This record gives sequence, structure tokens and C-alpha cells, in this order.
Amino acid sequence: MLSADLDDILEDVFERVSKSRIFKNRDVLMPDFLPNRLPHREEQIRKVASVLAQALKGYRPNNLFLYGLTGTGKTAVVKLVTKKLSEKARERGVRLKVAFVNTKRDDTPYRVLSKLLENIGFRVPPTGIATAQLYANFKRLLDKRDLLLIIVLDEIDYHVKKHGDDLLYKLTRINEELRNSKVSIIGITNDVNFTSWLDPRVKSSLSEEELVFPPYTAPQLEDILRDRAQMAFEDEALEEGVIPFCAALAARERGDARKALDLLRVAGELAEREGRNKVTTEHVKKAWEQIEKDRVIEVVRSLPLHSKLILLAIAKLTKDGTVTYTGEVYKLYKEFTSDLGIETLTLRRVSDLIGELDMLGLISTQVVSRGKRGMTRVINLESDYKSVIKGLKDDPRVAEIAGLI
DNA sequence: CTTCCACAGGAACCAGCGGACC
DNA sequence: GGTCCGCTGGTTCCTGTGGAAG
Repeated sequence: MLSADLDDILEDVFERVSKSRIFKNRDVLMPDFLPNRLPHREEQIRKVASVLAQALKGYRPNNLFLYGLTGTGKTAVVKLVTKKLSEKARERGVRLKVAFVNTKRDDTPYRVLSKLLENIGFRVPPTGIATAQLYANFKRLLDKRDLLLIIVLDEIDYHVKKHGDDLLYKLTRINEELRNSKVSIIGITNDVNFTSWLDPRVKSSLSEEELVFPPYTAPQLEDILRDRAQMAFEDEALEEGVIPFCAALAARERGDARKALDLLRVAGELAEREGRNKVTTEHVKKAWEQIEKDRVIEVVRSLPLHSKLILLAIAKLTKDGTVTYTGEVYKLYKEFTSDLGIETLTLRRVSDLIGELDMLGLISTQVVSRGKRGMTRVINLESDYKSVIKGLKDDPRVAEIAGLI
């Protein structure tokens, strides 16, 4: 590319973006932004606050269990209330600490415990200590601190499904073994049927108080978006109908507020990039598609090599819109590995990896019987073919063989 | 009605790694 | 420096199964 061209391009982009007056404060639309108000969650805030308020009197609040789909405000409500609670506690000299652990990110008992220890002020190596030892340390050090500790376990279903409810059982009974400190647990889950995974004792102890977060309706999402848009956008930057449209799309996605906010933000970014001063519903439509494509590319990119090869096999076999089966995929996958001169995973393992691709929403599978031709999975590519290939070809090893297709 | 395919998916186990403890 | 520990990412072996073919 000639440098003059480059200058022109940069000039053009900078010009457009800088003259566009769309955002006042884009950050308030980011997923980790914690607003001071949560419209349509007054009831839940009241409930959580009333349970936790016991802490201010020095009592141990009841354990609390929150259910609700993604983007229904569970985490935000808990964060908001615990933040205010911590402030109040400080004012009143109550020794209170809130430990927030996302058990999807920190998904082993070891990591949960090390997060908890970190929260009460102790660093723990990433591996090496026996979990039982770690638990003993936690108990001992916590008791020394003379604290009221509120443990928030976000996305707790991930932990329990992978590692059972052992740790949870211990934590719910830890108070019996503490002399100076006290522990309350707040569990948060997206999975409404989650309690079937729990030992009944854990279940009853954990859900001393329960609270359900219903999905937001379209009008409620509209309120949330308006509230946030006021802070995020310049006046008049949104065309009539943009917010209801975002709300309607997100309401279709099971009332997910995070999705709604993402949509609005990306639509704004698109408008900004075009150098416009107005966000239109057309931008929202494009944003919707782009979010999905970006998600696919990103997910594909971060896949391990063998999963990529399996996905490539599936993409190739379903390119003409047909479905494929585990056996066919395995055959083609084997060709790929021998082309690359790397070892081939067993069918058993590949079967699990196919299951993971399904979980990621890249493909959809269904177990069927083909009679005498046996049981297998019907597989088809759920996501955009081009985006999948784009994500795959970013990996030079995959591009090497994908080029032949 | 029975057979029998081509896998699904559970269980047990293993190797290699990074890191603490003594 | 040897021992112990947990995690990841596999393998091996296994039993289970829906329904078209015979």
C-alpha cells in the first residue's frame, strides 16, 4: 500500500469518528459497568438488602440463593447491595467483608478457596497445596480475622456440576467450627433446576432464603436501555425506535439485559464509524449480525487444534446444507491429522469434543438411531460458515489444509 | 419379532506439569 | 532433591440403545 493511500485512509477514519457526535460516555454500556439504579429490580434489591441487613447488627445473615437466566440482573443486584452494605458497615465499625467468586472462571475447589483466602488477605500459589490443607488454612485464618464474611458464589452451577457439592457442604457448615468469625453464603445460578444436583442438606442450608429473577420483558428492557442511553449517548443521537427494537430483539433472547446493552453499544459504534450523528434501526440490525459473527470467530479462534480440525471437518461435510454424522466427521478428521503429521485422537475423545462444540453453540447435534446403521449424532453447522472458516484460517496449521478445500 | 449396527457416554486410569513442603 | 498434590487432556474398556433390516 502506498503511504499516500494510508494517510488518506487514516485521515478519513479519524475524521469520521471524531466528527461523529454519538457517545457521551460509552463505558456505561459495557458489561462490567455497575449502575446506581436497576430498574425493575426494586423488589429483588429490597429482599437481598433485608436479608443482608442483619450483618449491620452483627448477626450472621441467612444464606441466600438466587435463580435467574443470564442478563436478569442477579450479579448486579448483589454487587450493588453488597457495595452499599460494605459502606454502611465501615461507617458503623462492623467488621464485614464480601468475597466475590465467579466459579465459572475459578472453577475448581482449589481455585475457589484460593480466591477466598485472597479476599481475606492471603496470597496462595496457583497450585501445589492439597485442597484439604487449603480449606484448613482458610478456616484458621478466617477465624483469626474475627470477621463477618459474606461469600458470593456466582455461577455456582458450573462448579457443582463439575466438582460436586463437597466444598459447598463444607462452607455451609463452617460456622459450626468457627469461634470468632461468621460466614454467610450467597449462591447465584443461571440454572433453575440446579438444586437437583445438591445434597438435600446443602440445599436446605443454602436456601434459607430464595429469590427468583424473572427475565425482563420487552418494555422493561426499554426502561433499562433508556436509563442507560441517557448517560451513554448525546441527546438526539438515537433515532426513534432504536431502543424498542433493541429491547424487542433482546427480549426474544430470553430477556437478557446484557445482550440488549451490547446491541445498543455496537449499534452506536457502527454509526460512529460511519461518521453519522444518528443511530438507526438499520445499525441495530447490523449490530445484531456482527455480534453473532464476532462471537463465532472469537470462539473458533480460541479452540484447541484438534477441536478446530473437527470443526473444519464438520464445516466441510455440511457446506452444501446437509447434515453429517460422527463417523464421517471422524474419518475426515483422521485425514487432516495424517496430512499434518500429528497424532490422531481416539473416537471416544473426538465424541466428547463434538459435544463441546455443541455446547459452544457452533454446531447442533442430536442423537438418533439409524436402525441397523446404528446410533450416532446428527450434526449440522449452526453458525455462519464464513465466520467459522475465518476463525479457523487464523490458525496457520489449519489454514495449511483448509486451503485445499 | 428379533437382530444387530455404530456409535453414546460412564468409569477408571494415566502421563506430564508446575509448584509446595520438608 | 524427593515426595506429594491437583489439574489437564488424554486413553482404554466398557455397557447401553433406537429402530431399520431381515
